[in-house]
Amino acid sequence: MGLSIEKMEKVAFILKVTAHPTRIAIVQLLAAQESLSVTDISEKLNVEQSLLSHHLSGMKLKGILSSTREGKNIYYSLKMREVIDVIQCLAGCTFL
Amino acid sequence: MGLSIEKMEKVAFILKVTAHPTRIAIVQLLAAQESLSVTDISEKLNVEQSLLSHHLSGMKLKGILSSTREGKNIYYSLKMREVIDVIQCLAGCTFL
DNA sequence: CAAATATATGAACAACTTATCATACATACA
DNA sequence: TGTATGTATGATAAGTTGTTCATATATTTG
Repeated sequence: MGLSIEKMEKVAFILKVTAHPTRIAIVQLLAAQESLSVTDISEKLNVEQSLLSHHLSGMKLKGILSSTREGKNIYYSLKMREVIDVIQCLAGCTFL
Repeated sequence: MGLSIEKMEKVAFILKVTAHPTRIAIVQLLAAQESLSVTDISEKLNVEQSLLSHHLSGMKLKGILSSTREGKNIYYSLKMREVIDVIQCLAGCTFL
């Protein structure tokens, strides 16, 4: 059974949005942690604040993540949990 | 269990290489058909020859597809079959 | 060999992505 | 209120991608 054009576009969208080592790492972290602040993520991934912020807000804009402020910190969490499946799916691949 | 940086880069690579409606459609076709000529694919997907050729050779270069000539035709087939899994995985997602 | 068919290739270009830097905004706290 | 901390934003530069067009190459057939 094949996908409709519309579905293929959505699949492409999700793949594209996720297709970056840093973003994959972010998804991985948030798959395990429910929610993390920008600083948390920045430290764990060793990614510069500004660059990370760009990634995070991009992912939020595209519906992958959500965020809530708590005092000085902003906590991000996974909104579109399906992306975990994609990554786990690939993570299990033997050829990697 | 998380992925190593190396693995995340490989996952990103596969996602990136696949993240395009036309390329997803190509994978879908070749998941069902074992091998198809450029003209076959071009007709089924309604994509211009030259553009399709660019996609196909790119995918071949990156190890997703392989090709063999038979007379005038060149038949492409899926080399890295794991990408099917990724797409099926997403195809099954309810939110699409 | 010439013409037709199937496919590839390269140049050119717009659009998008990633990364960096400087700076702005928001909140907490002395 | 001022300063420190956490985060976002905007400009910019460099690189990549998707597309089109024109042309080249390979194969078959007359």
